[in-house]
Amino acid sequence: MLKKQALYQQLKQDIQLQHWAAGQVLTQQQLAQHYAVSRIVVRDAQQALLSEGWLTAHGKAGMRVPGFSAAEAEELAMLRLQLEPLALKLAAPKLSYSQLGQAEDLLQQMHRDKALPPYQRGELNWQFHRLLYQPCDKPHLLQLLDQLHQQVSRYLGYQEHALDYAGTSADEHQQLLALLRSKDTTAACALLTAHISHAATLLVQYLKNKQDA
Amino acid sequence: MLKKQALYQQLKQDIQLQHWAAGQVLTQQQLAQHYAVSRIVVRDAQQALLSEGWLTAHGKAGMRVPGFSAAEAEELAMLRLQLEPLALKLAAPKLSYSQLGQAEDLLQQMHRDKALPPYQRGELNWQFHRLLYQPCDKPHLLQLLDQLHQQVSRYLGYQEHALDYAGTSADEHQQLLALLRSKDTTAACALLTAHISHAATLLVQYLKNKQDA
DNA sequence: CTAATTTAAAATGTATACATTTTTTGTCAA
DNA sequence: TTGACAAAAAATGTATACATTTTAAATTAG
Repeated sequence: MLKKQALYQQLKQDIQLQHWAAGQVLTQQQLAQHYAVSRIVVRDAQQALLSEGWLTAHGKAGMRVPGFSAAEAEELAMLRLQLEPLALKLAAPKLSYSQLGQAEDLLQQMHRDKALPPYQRGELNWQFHRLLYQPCDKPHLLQLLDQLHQQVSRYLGYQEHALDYAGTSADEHQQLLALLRSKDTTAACALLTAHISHAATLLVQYLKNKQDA
Repeated sequence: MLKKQALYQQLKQDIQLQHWAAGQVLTQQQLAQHYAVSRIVVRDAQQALLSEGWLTAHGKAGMRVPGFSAAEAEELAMLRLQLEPLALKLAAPKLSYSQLGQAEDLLQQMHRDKALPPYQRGELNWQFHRLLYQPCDKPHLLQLLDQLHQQVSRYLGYQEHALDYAGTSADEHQQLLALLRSKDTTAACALLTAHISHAATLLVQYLKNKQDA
C-alpha cells in the first residue's frame, strides 16, 4: 500500500487508542522517526487528518491531538440531528429492497460477534446508517455526514459501553428497517431522531460523569 | 509569504476566474511548471483546495476543476437553509452591539464601492453573515458553514448579477440587522431563511437558463 | 483490422539535502 | 533577579533526485 495511506490509517488508529495523549503536539520529525518514514509522508497524512478533525491546528504551534468534551459531543449530536433525518427523508423513497437487505446483513454482522473491537463495531454502525442515506443523491450532504461521523468516531474507540450497541440500539436499528420496508418515511425519520438523541445522551452522560471524577 | 499559501490563493482565484477550464485535469507537474514552484508546494496547495471543494478527486485520474450545475447550487442552498438559521438562533441572544456595529460597517463597505470585483464583494458578504453567526459558540457548526461558503463562492466570481447584492439583498441585510438589534430572534431567523432562499433562487434560475442555452 | 501484450513516456510517491523560520537557550546589562 | 538581546537548536518549508506506479503508444499475434 501507499505509505501515505498506511501512515494515515496507523496514525488515526493510534490516536483513537490514545497512544498519543490528548493535547500533545505531534511534530513532523517526531512522527517521521517514530514510524520510520520520510517527513513528506508525514506531512500528507497530517494534512488529511487535520481536515478530518483527528488533529487540530494551533497557529504556528504545530498540530495537536484533540481532547474530548461533553460540549463537543453535544454539538456533534445537534448537527447529526439536523442533517441525518433530512438525508433519510430524501433517501427513503428511493431505497431499494436490495439495499434494505444489505443493511440487514450489516446489522447481523454487527451483533453476531460479541467480541468485535469497538472501532470495528462503530465502523459497521456507520456503514449501516450511511447505506440508508446514500440514495438521497446529495453529494455534499453525504460528505458533511461522513465528516461528522469521523468526529463522532473519535469518541467511540474510547469506551465500548458508551453507545450500548448490543442493547436498545440493536432494537432501534431493527425497527428502523421495518419502518423503511413499510414505506413509512415520516415514522422512520422520527425514530432516527430518537435513535441519535438516545446514543448522544448516553455518550454525553458518560463524559460528564468522567469530567466530575 | 509562504509559497504554499501564495499558490493556494493564486490557484483558487485562477479557478474562480475560469483560467483553468471546468473538467480539466490539473497535474502536479503542469502546475509546478506554470507557477514556477516545486511539486511539493503544488501538492500542499492541491490537497487544501481538494478538501475545500475547489478541486475534485477522480480516483487515480488526478484532480479536476469542478463544474457548475443547478442541482449542486440547489443542494448547497438546502444545506445553508438547514444550518444558517440554526446558527443565527443560537448566536442572536449573545450578539453584542459592538458586533452589530461591525456588521453595519461591513455592509456599508460592501455597498459603497460600486466597482468592487465580484469575489471581494462575495467575501464581504460572507464576513457579514459569519460575524452574525460567530457568537453561537459551536466550532463544528461554524466550520461546516465556512466549508459551505467556500463551495458557494465558487459560483460567485462567476457572474456578478446572479446575486443582486446591490438590490433586494442590500435591503434584506439592513432589515436583518434591525431585527437583531431589537432582539427579535424569531423574525430574524425567518428573514434569514427568506434571504438565503431568495439568493439561491436567483442563482439557480441563472444556471438553468444557461443550461438551456 | 482488432485486440492483446510489451515498451516507452509521463505522472506521482518518496527520500534526501538544503533554506528559512520558529523556539529555545544562554548571556549580559540594568 | 529580571528582562532584553544574541546565539544555538529544532522544526518546518522547499527544491532536487530517485523510485514506483500509471498511462499512453507502439508492436505484434490472431
